[in-house]
Amino acid sequence: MSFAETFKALSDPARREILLMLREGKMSAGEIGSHFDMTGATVSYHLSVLKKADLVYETKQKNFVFYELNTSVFEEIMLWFAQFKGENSDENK
Amino acid sequence: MSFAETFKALSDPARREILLMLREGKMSAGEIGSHFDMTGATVSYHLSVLKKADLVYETKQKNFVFYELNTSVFEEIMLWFAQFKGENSDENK
DNA sequence: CAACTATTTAGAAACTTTTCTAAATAGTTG
DNA sequence: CAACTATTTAGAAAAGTTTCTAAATAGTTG
Repeated sequence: MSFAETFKALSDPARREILLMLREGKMSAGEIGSHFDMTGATVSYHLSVLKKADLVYETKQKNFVFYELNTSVFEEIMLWFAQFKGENSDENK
Repeated sequence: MSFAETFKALSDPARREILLMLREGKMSAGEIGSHFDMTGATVSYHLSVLKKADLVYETKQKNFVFYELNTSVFEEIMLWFAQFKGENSDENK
């Protein structure tokens, strides 16, 4: 996992919206796309960015591709943020 | 605060490194710059991105500009991530 | 106030990202 | 297997990001 890739993936509003949608469970590429005012090709691009960042994974069924949250990467990001909690040991006024 | 701005700011390795450095307390622009192999102008650009994202704030003293972590935005980001914890109420196998 | 130190701004080059349309792939089903 | 549905890939245009050098600003101090 690369933090650069992860944060870049999260910096786009459509991609964050996709992740929020996927909280309810897996969805096909087409179903995801129908929530947005962009072409299927563009949605496919965003899904590929999320997949490269390991924020989602895909499974195939018939001629559908389903996407699902990969929660383990969320845990890793939380750990990165935890570095900024409390501490303040050396604070200089 | 805008999540787009925040995550974009976090997507650059130099900017993440600056944030980690600032955990120890406030630092001047020059002091921050001396840790990197880039011009002061470039460091100034990165600091402006972090400032626009509200991840740091600045204070002036003599002809130095000091930068400091703004921890409140970190808390807001943690809340955004918390949306992805647990739940799984509607999981369909 | 002139010279100095610290930092930012402006402008340009190189690179990356986002979006589209059109075409390709892949799997399904009469 | 031909036609269909779902999705991805390729290529290009437009917009955004990162870095540099050079110049500007701003504050300090002899």
